[in-house]
Amino acid sequence: MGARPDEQRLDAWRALLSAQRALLDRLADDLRREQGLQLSSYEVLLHLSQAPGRRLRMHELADSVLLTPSGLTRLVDRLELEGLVSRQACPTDRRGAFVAMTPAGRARLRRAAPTHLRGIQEHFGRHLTDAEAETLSRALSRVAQGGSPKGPAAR
Amino acid sequence: MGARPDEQRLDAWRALLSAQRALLDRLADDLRREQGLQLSSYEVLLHLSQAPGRRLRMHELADSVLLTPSGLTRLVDRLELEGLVSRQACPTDRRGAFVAMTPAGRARLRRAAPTHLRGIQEHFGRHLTDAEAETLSRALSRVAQGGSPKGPAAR
DNA sequence: CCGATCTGATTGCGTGCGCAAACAAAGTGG
DNA sequence: CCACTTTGTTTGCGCACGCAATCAGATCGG
Repeated sequence: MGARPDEQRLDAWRALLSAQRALLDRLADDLRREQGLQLSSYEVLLHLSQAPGRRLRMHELADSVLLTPSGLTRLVDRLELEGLVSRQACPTDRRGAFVAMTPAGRARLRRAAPTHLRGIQEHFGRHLTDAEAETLSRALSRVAQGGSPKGPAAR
Repeated sequence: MGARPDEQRLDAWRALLSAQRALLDRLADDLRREQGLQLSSYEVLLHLSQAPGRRLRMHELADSVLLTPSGLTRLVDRLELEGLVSRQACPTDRRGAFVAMTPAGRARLRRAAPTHLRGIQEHFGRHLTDAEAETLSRALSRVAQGGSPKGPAAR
């Protein structure tokens, strides 16, 4: 339970740490320079574009981009100023707010996607064999949701 | 060159993104709550402890913790206030500053290490098979340094 | 030996985010 | 129907960081 990781896993952790930092830096940089868009803004637009009705409640969105509610409030403020999303009142719960993608937001996402996808391939995908990609995908999904190799932990 | 990543690699990228965020959050949280230490502070202390003479130049340290010089200046300011590191003039280059670990810093690192290592195992290592750990380690190291499966790119 | 450039570190300023408190609207138990 | 608690979002405040400008010291060319 409170066991130490072995050397192999420590190495993996260190590699993850530096890969992730270098990667995020490069991708955020590409996106900002070529599209004037911030990575978290891109992610908000992406999640909205995949949501039913292209809209989500604030707290749903906050979960999917891993931001706190307060962080998301400000981010949505900025996106709303740019006209990429709009807030809509929720008819059944007057506290709640929907965030909906505007046509301008969709256009923006379409325009930015090639830059981002190219970056992912160039800085990440290009360096992986097919087998590695599959392993990463499976292993890291488990890590992300806090599962274990044998099945999900309590919580 | 400007190719799109395939589905497999996109999945891997998404998994990496969420695993990394969840992981950093959990680890930084453990460290801050149990040890009142910030992850980047921990990393600075760790790198110093492994350096010859337990000291490094500012710019070397900045590289290894992936911080800009300015960010590191402030971080070292804070650590110095806590008495965990100290600045030393460099005898051969009077512009340069060494950052050296104090005894208090070493003690602090020793005290914090178990918490951090436990966290790495609990939130990360525990979820991986041996084979996966090895694959992650190799593949992500290449990603981190921007290499390719066949060898380093031009740059 | 002295200007021009280059390098190492620091500072002024702006920004994006989290935490905790505030606030509004639902739910819930008497 | 009215307190009390719970849920959804926003606001006040502070912090850690990056960028660009700055400054001090080194290095190089004439």
